[in-house]
Order: sequence, then C-alpha cells, then structure tokens
Amino acid sequence: MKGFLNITKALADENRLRLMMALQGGEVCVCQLTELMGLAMSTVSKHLSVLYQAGLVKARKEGRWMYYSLPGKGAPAAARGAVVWARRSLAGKEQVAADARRLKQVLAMDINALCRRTRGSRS
Amino acid sequence: MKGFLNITKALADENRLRLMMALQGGEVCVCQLTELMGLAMSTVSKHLSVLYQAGLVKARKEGRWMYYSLPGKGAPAAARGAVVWARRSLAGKEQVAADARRLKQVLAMDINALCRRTRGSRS
DNA sequence: TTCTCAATTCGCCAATAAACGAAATATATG
DNA sequence: CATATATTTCGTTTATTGGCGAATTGAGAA
Repeated sequence: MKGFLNITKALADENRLRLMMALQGGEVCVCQLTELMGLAMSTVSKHLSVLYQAGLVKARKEGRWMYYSLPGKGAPAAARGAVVWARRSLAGKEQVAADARRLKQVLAMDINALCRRTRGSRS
Repeated sequence: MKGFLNITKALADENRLRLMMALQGGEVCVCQLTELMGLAMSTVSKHLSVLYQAGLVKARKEGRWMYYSLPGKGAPAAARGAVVWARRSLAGKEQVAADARRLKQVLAMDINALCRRTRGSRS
C-alpha cells in the first residue's frame, strides 16, 4: 500500500508528469530539464527526487552532471506498470508534444552554456 | 493531460484507494462506507465525489441511499485502466484485506440501524 | 404538506506540498 | 590547494488538500 501510494502521489503533479514524459527519448540532465520546465533548478531537482523515491526514474551521475531516465527491466513491477500506464495515457497530449519539440531544441544546445544560463533565478 | 492528472490526483490518497478497493465486490452505500472507514460522512462523501469526478467510480441513487461502485465497460479507457492497475497493484495488501473482512461484517448489519448510528460525529 | 433522514455542500482549521533563494555538497579544473 | 560549477538540501512562504461539524438538499414516509 505504502509503495503504491508513493507512486500515485508522485504521479499526481503536472510538472512531474511532464518530467517523466520528457525522459521517454532517453536520459536527460538536470540543467536541460530545468531549461525545459522554466522552473528553478532546486524545484526541478526536488521533483526528480520525488520521482526517484517512487522508483519512477533512474539516476546516473557523470562528472558534475546528473542524468535521469525512465526505469527499465530491472525496476519493480509496480513502478514499471506506472510508467507504461502513464506513457500510454499521455501519448499524443498537446503539452507532452510541445515539451518534446522544445526538448529537442534544448538537447541541441551546448550543455555548458546551458547550465551557466540556468544557474541563477528563473523567474 | 488534465483528465489523466485528475485520475492520478484522485488515486493519491490512502483513504480514496481504500474506498475504491472496498467497491471491488460490488456496490456499497455511503453510510456503509462511512462505517468502514471510521471517518465523518461528509469526509467520505467528499472522497467519493473526487473519485466520481475522475471517473473512477459510478454512482446510483436508490431512494434515500446512494450506491457507489467501480466503473464497467462503458467507462473511458483512462479510468478503466486506472482501476485495473490499482486493483492489480493493491491485491493482497494487508490494509485492503482487512477492509474486505470488515466490510463483510458491515454489509451483514441492518442498513437502517447502521445509517442511524453514523448520523452524528464519528470522533 | 410536514417530518425524517441519507447524502452533499459550506465554512473553517490543520496538515501537506510546491515554489523560491540561499547555503551546502560534491566534482572537475587551474 | 583553491576555484568554479552542477546538483542537492535547507528554510521560508504560499497554495492546496483533508478533516470536521453545521447547514442545506432532496427523496421517502406520515
């Protein structure tokens, strides 16, 4: 019950759903996700932490960058089921499509320049 | 997105999950659910309303009683998927099993006496 | 109609959660 | 080592949600 509730709570926020969907194409680092979302980096980091606690994303550290991605075969069934269900339910939704387009642009930018830009406030 | 988010928000509360699971055996009226949950009837009614808005339960009025149940074939795919996923994920969980046992007792009680008992405060 | 009563809605309070900026952490690089 | 920097954690504020009791609604029953 507790584990499942953790998952549903993690899914019950629009920004976290957007973050999950943004990871469908493969791993993305925090500063890129921050640029995509238009939120403070601390906020994005917190959201990713909630998703991670629920088992809905994987994390991989590479140097100074932290890359997040969707969990694969190894993940617990409950989490995998949640990811599959969410992907299916949100496929084709306008916000998700718009984010995918925007993410493409973000991924094309130089990562160093990007992180420097997202350092301070985002408001 | 909005509809899916409505569903995940509805699922993101332990008492609402318990209510949904309590409906697995068929329709149950509000005063019976109130007795099961040990909450104020107004609180239970609110939870049921949230589930209803999300499409996760059906409602049927019969005289003075309101019966809630899980949605069937006619329901939207997103809602049906959610119900199936939740039932699968929570099957066999201790709290759910305990509620099922207790509900059996509640359903065996006289419904008129029950509703009279649950009228006032529950604290 | 008037009364009863199951259920819902309303108004309020307490608890939880989202957001930000600042401070801390950890990992290159000079 | 000292500096720079990507990310996380902390502390605070604001917004949302869960809970209750009281008032309201709506459908029998008298």
